[in-house]
Amino acid sequence: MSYEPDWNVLTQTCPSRTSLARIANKWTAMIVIVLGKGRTRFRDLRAAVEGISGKVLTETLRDLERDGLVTRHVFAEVPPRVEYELTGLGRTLHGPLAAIGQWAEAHTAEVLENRERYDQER
Amino acid sequence: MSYEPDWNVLTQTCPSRTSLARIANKWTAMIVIVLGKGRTRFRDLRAAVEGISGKVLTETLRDLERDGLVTRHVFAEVPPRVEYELTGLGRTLHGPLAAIGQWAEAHTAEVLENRERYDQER
DNA sequence: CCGAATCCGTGACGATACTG
DNA sequence: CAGTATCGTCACGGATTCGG
Repeated sequence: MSYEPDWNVLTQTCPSRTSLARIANKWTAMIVIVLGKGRTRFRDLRAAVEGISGKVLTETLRDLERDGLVTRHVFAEVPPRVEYELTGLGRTLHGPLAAIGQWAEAHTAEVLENRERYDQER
Repeated sequence: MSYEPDWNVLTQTCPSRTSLARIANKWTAMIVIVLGKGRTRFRDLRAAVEGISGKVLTETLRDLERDGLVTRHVFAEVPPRVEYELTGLGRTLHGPLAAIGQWAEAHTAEVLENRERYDQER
C-alpha cells in the first residue's frame, strides 16, 4: 500500500478532500457498517439503516459504487433483486467507520450529560 | 469504561445517532484533526482548515463545546483572542477521526481511478 | 483587527407518484 | 422490488456586516 504524503485533506484543492467528504457522513458510515456484515439486498439495507429514504440510499450506493467501495449485483428476476457488497477497498474502510459508530454508541451517555449541563448554564 | 449495548446508531430514534451525525462530517473531522496537535487559536484553526467559513467554524466549535469535546478559552484582549482545545473526551475521538483522514489520503489515487473508469463505462 | 452574528441562496434530503 | 422523477422544505454554508 503506497502512501502519498503530498495529499492532505486540510488543503482545500486536494482531491483527498472529496474522498473525505464522501466517507465522513452519517449515511455512508451506517451503510458501510451494515455491509460489513456481508452482501445485502437493497430492501434489507433500507430496513437496517432505519430512517433512510429510498432515494438517498440509491444515491449513496451509486456514489460508493463509483468510488469502487461497493459492487452492485443485479439479478434478472421478477420482482427484481439487487444486492450490494463491499469491495476489497470498501472493506479497508469498514474498520475506521465502524470505530466511529462504536465511539458514538460508547460515549453518548457522556455527550448527553454534557449537553444538558451546557444548556442549563446559558 | 462502561458500554451500552442497548444503544445502536442504526436505530432511528437512538440518541447515539445524533452523536454519529455530529462526528461523521467533514468539518468536524478536520477540526478535531487540527486540534489534535494542541490548543489552537480561532484564526489559526480557520487558516489550517482551508476553505471553512468563519460562520461554519464557529457553529461547529459551539456544537463540539456543547457535547464536551472541546473547551473554549476567551481572553479579554483587543484584538480578541479565543483558543480551543480538545477535552479528554475529545481526545478519545481524535484517533478514530484521524484514521478516517488518513484513509482518505491513502486511498484517493485508487478512488480517482475508480471514478474515471466508472464514468467512462456509461 | 479578530470573533461572531445576520442575511440569504443553494443543495441535500424526504415524500410521493410512477415505471420496468 | 428496485429504482427514477418531481417537487417542497429546510438546514447547511458562504458573503457580509457588526461588535469590541
